[in-house]
Amino acid sequence: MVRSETANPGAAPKIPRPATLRESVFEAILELIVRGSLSPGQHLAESELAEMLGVSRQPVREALQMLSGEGWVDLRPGHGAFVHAPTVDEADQLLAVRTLLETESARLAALNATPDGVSRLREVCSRGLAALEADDIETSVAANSELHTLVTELSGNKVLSELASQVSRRVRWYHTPVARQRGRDSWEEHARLIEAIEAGDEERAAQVMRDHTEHTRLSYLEQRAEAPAEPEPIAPRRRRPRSLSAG
Amino acid sequence: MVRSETANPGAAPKIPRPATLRESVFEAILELIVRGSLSPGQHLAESELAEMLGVSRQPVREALQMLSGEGWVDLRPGHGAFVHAPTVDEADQLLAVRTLLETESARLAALNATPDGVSRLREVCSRGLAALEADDIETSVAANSELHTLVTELSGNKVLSELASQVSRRVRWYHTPVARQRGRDSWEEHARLIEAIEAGDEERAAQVMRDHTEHTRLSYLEQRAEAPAEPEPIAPRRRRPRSLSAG
DNA sequence: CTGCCGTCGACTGCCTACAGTACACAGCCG
DNA sequence: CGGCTGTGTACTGTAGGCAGTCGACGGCAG
Repeated sequence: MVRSETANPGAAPKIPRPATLRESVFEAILELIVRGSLSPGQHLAESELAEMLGVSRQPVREALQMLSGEGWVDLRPGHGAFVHAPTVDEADQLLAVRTLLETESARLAALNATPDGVSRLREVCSRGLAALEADDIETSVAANSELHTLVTELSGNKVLSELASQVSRRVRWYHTPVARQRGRDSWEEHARLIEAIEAGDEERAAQVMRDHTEHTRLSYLEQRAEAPAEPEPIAPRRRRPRSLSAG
Repeated sequence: MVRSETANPGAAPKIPRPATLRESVFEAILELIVRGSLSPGQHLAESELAEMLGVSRQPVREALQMLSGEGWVDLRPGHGAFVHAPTVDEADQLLAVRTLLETESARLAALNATPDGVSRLREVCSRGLAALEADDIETSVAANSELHTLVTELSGNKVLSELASQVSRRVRWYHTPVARQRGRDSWEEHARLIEAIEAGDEERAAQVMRDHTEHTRLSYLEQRAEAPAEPEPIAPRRRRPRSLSAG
């Protein structure tokens, strides 16, 4: 299995080989989307992606389907894939759903968390806070998501945990810039959340998590309201004017 | 496009042509799963499905991926697809998540429902009840799911609605036998729910929906506890002993 | 100049074919 | 007789190629 020697001219994200090609391609395209190299609404031509990543169209197709399943791209039969362009409304609704899922997770975590789980929460929390102090925003944001994921896992409900992770991942894409701003507040809220979980106080844990996520949601809406960012109400059906790897 | 003249020997579900082949195949396999023609844990060979449906492996692969995305089958790389076999725990967790999503939907529906929406609810409700009286269980169950879907739609949150529909569809697979039993109680609860929504009483709507779905969940657990149904804790890794179309 | 129509191009959807791999069984050695 | 190894089979993962379809552009009539 010695292929893909023509791939990765540098701009494209590396494509190791964790398991199958389609998963590698999935990760690669997802990273392109999250990093903003592919703008919302943009058309994704299979052949182009295939050539760029040094694989055939087949794994690209399957990766696009996986991405569609998680809401990252829209698949219009006969027209191909388009990077999902969330409206303000939809983002708001997604954030609301996240609040719902994570609040319930926090409640259950308060009921079910083990001392070991709590200590893991503390570890992540201190790590994230340290990163923030060191101005290492990247690590801080990563710890943030790690902490939220951990809380959902401590809920003991795998279905809930998976759903919440998926929703949160998309949410994070939207509000990362927000997270950068209100870093310290966020970590203080996290600390209060952990206390509530450790105390086994389900109501308080739920309340803290609700406040926390709602806080995030409102910040997002505020930001997006004052900075419309994408003032293109007209559908950009035109084919992409320049190369794909314009990131 | 004149192919597939070798398909449908009778046992396999018809495959019309709504849009793309992969969607047809998706529907066909899903129906096989829901109807029980494919038992949980069973291995699904791509070639077999392909031959059975009169298509090539390609659309089958993509359909299996879609099914995997919605949790109907498990995709083990290098090993193929297996019909998802939910444990009691997982079913319980899924039902709990459904309660969460539908309860929130009901709350929002009470806040946002229009008079038109309420009358549509009433229409479905009376239709379902009539079907029950006529012993038309099939129609009654269909109306049941239609009503729940309608409630989620009236919530006004598309993301929530989609998620709830997806989860509920899986849930329905598990507890359909239960639904058959407690038909009348169920429709009385539905009527109370509609009243609460019409009155705009979000707390009551949420409470009624919570009771309703929890009621279902407990019935399911009860039933499954007393009738273990699938007493095969050993993983049936063996290849299917007989033909696929054994339904 | 505006609206319609034919042609062209590009892309998707699907199929066939090949390579690679994991499992199972049979035979062999200790 | 038990464990190990070799071989065979069946399956998945991937590549390349062909047909069908949709959108866009240029030319033509009004």
